[in-house]
Amino acid sequence: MPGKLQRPELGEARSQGLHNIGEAAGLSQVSAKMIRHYEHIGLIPEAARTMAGYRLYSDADVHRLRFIKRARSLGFPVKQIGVLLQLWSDRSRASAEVKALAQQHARELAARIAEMQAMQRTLDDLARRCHGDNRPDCPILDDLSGDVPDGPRRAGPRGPLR
Amino acid sequence: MPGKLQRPELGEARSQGLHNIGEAAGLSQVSAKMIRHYEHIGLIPEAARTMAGYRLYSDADVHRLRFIKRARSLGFPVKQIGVLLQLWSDRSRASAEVKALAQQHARELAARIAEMQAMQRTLDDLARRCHGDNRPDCPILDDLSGDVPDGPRRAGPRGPLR
DNA sequence: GCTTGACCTTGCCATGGTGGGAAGGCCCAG
DNA sequence: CTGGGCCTTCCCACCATGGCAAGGTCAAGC
Repeated sequence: MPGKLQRPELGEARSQGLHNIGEAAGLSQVSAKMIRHYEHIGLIPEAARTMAGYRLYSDADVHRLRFIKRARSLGFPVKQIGVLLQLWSDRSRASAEVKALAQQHARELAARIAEMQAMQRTLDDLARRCHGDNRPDCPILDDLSGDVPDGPRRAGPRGPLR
Repeated sequence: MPGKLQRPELGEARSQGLHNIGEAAGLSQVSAKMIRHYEHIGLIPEAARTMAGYRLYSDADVHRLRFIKRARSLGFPVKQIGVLLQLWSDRSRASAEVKALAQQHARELAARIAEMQAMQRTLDDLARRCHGDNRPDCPILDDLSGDVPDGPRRAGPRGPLR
């Protein structure tokens, strides 16, 4: 009994080790919602279907979903994951390509981290200088309003208040 | 001709120190697009209009826009900026409220920074262990695929490569 | 006055990743 | 056969921002 080219029934497909979307979601930790989404945007190929239109996933499909999950958890954007998936399936890829992609992503992460750390430093500084009691006096609001009574506090060049 | 309660002409409004949206954008560094958006979502009150429907901004309005700009640059989400604006305009606010808000935001920043740093550490580690040459061998893809040859990194079930 | 170009108006679409929900069909156990 | 749990598609929302299009307005130069 060779491969059926037609759409199977659900029970039949299940007995052949295929999973419906809920199972695939459970196994891969990617929500059914997101699995459909990834299919929609072309990150994964269109799933096979049962006669009734239910999506079917092989273990290899689930494996791919786990790959995506892990890559997302490392912060890779979906577009880059698409490239990673291609490289993954290409046995003759050069590891240099993968490494370059990872390093580029690491640099982007580093840039965003640096931005947020700058915000954090400023906030910590402002909060430290705010007595935080019942008085209305507040260096934080003074800073936000551009009304800075004393001393430079923002790291970095300060432009005139325009 | 005492104070007009009706919509003025543009030139007239200008001569009274009001700004059209482009000027306000230039003065506040908030794009005209975003000024309209902030009005739309209620972050700022509806602007006055000329007879032709052009928005008009006073210096105080521009000052408020600069406040928003600065708060955004510190990463405050728009909702919190709404609260900050209220506190700013309330002369009897307690600085403790402002400080609490700033500190809460700082904590959220810290949490996101920590997440991203964890990603970055993993990426750096993987990239360091990837020779990055023409060979297909790649610890980065091995990790993403859950196939980790050496060093216990994640023990997950392994699916076949289809 | 009329043309021209810069500006303004509203409105819709897109980003990116995720969740929520509605309306309707399918499957299996009782 | 019925009920409940799954599946399907489609739309909406978040958050902040930009872009584009079609049409009105204003000011300057001829």
